[in-house]
Amino acid sequence: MEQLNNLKHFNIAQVLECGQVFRFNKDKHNDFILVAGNKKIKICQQADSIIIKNSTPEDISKVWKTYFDLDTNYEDITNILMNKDEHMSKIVQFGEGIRILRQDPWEMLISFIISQNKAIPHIKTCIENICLNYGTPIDSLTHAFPTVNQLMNVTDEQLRECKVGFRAGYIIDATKKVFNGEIDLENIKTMGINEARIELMKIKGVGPKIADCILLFAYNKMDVFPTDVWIKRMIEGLYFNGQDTKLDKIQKFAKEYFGELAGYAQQYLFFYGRENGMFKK
DNA sequence: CTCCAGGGATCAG
DNA sequence: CTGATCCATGGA
Repeated sequence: MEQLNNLKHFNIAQVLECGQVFRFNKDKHNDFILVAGNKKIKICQQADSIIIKNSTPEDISKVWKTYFDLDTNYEDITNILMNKDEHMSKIVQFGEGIRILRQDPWEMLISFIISQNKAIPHIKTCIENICLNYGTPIDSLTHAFPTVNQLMNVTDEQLRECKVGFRAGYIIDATKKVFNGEIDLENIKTMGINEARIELMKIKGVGPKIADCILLFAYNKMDVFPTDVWIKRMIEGLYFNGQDTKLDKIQKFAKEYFGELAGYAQQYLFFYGRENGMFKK
């Protein structure tokens, strides 16, 4: 158990509930249980301090500081975005404790393939099913996200038993391509955004939106702007007079307006919209 | 019952 | 190239 103090711009509820991560739950005391890699921790926050249970000083410095993006200065990021306009001022203040996690590319790839055309609670259920059935146990209740090798042994039918539906074929295609080296998830780290996006979209079931989610949440390409139906509606409402606007136009706007901070802006927008019930027509 | 979800593949024009 | 349709599943 380790404690971190004087955290600025860190609110664990906002970090976990802004839509970037799926393997977490809130317990009776409003603490959060989080699974990442082969580690399971409990996070308790009081004001600007957090306690991370089931961790060591070494884990903090080698795993969680990076995972939670604690070395990034969010004071500058939030200030720049809040100064864009009155909407962003309100929206960024509302989610000022958000940080963009640095998650595992393989897990993000499969998780966001599953996410397509699904509601978030159901996405979480599918991922847990796959982990419980095919991942290495961490404790009696929790298994790690399965490795590439572990998923290579899983059939279409078995995946459908995990309730992923038609996405089963996409998961199999992704697993094969990563396994045989056709897609090199490590090498993507060295690529520019356009090249990386094209590479990810070679996988069946990975289009622009899912590729951008992987680029933002796993590869930390902070200037992408994953545009799902909800972000689309919010941008239309805030900046296009509520008019139906094409995806490429929204992407172009976000790139010009938010620049290299577009990815952060997207998360503040998503969190605000979700928490305030704006995700309906 | 119908509608839709953190989309994308496929088909029609 | 753009737009419509289909895809599993569960919750509203």
